[in-house]
Amino acid sequence: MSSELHIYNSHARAKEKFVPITKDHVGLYVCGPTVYSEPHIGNVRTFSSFDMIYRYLKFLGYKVRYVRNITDAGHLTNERGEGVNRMESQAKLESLEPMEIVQKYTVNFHTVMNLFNALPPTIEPTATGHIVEQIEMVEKLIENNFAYEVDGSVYFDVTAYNEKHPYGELSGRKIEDLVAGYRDLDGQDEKRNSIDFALWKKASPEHIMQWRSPWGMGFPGWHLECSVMSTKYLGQAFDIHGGGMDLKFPHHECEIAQNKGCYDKGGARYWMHTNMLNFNGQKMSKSFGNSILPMEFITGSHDLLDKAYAPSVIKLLFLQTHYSSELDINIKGLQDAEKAWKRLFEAKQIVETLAGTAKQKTATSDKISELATACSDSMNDDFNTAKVMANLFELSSIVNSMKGGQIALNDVQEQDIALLKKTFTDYLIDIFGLTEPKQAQNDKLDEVMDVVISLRKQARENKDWATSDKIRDELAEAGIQIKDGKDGDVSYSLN
RNA sequence: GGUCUCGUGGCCGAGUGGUUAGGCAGAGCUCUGCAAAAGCUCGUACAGCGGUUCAAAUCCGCUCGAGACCUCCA
Repeated sequence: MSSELHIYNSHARAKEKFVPITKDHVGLYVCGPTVYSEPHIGNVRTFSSFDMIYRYLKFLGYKVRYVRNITDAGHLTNERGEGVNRMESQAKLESLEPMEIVQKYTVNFHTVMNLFNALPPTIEPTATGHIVEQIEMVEKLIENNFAYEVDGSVYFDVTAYNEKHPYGELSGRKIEDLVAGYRDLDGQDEKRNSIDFALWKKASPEHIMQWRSPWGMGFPGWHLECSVMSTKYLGQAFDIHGGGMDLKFPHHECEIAQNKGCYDKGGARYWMHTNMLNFNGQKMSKSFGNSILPMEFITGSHDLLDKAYAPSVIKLLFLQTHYSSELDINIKGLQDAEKAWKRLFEAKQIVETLAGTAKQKTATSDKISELATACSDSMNDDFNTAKVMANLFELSSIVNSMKGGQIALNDVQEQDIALLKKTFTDYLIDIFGLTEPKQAQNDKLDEVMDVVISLRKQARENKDWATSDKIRDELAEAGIQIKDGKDGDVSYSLN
């Protein structure tokens, strides 16, 4: 709990106070998607988490440069030199050019992130757009004796590097353990050591995606682009590097090694790792084939789902769990989140209609400002959105009490109402990026409903309960809920 | 095999030494013509065993259980 932002730095394995390198500015790099197929809902969790982090940093007043790459150069699917290129294999599968695959799934990724109301990064560089810089970095690593060339391919010399810098500092691995672990995977390798990783890979003639380099035609290794693009746009030392937990090793470990091998600096000061999303207890992953696509959630078109769920419902479900915890989603959780979503936004709506008349601070004023402060304290405590949500629910309760008369409005100040409005808007809209539940989209429906509601009102006045209940029940079947408030005011909402 | 994480009430899920997490579900009450919505109240949880402490879900040890990474993955 603090009024200053603290971040769990997975490199230090501790929560640390966040101090940017340049005052009022933050450099944030997040490993983006490999655009060879549609992102699944697990990918969306990661990028939603960083969207929330990006939004909050901006909310705090930082000028944020947010770089998230697009991996569009095919890298190896394994380290045995089989040269399988994901972009190319998918291209063959779909009978498209590799760059058509890249374009198709880049557009798809953007569409999905838009649906989930994620802000675009300020720079979204592509791997293929930075081949020259990647070659330069490889040359520098060779020059520094941390890399060697074998038959048109270049490898990072982990053993040589480990003499100067500790390899495994991020993931907590020891080089001996790694060597032991790799032994059985050793094939007819051209690498000096099994733990060495590719920086540049020689391309066989049938490879479509290949570039000219000092070592012949080839393509970059898969850890290289992030080192290159993060340092190019954010500097050799920058603030935050994020990504999914599964990238911690080897990807991020290799990034640090490349950076230190090149610049003597490891790049980011704070490393943030978001945790995985499970469905029914199992990690959702492309390689498990159990992934549900974002569009399948939104349309409800998947056998494991009972109905469609709005992107905000899914986001709210994410927010109720800390980003660094594993999250297992299931239908029950989605249904719960949907109700919670409606409850919060209803409170937000109600607060717009309230006016406080108290002249002085009251116990309610104190409670409201206490909860509002708790929200920012929780965010500052390593983005504890789950706790923020808890506080927002308590505020909703207060709002409902005001509407219901349990809390008198002459016991509330105008400033209290203003603070409520601000808190709901700040967190729900600006920081969490949630959207309102579906409202009546056109005025015509409002007019129609006015007629229906007044007919029902008439029936009720005549104690014609059969008619008034018929209207209510049939509207409910059509997905329109009638709510009778106090003093005869009637509202409706769409399911 | 190596490295690491976790085990919280019916379900989900915060919390790291002493204070109500919260949501959903359930029970009772208030309001209502009846409902719905909303409000109030309630269940009193921390895998097991042992230890440290005035005090432990929270620290230490052991046992059991679940999972992650070590190979492409967000």
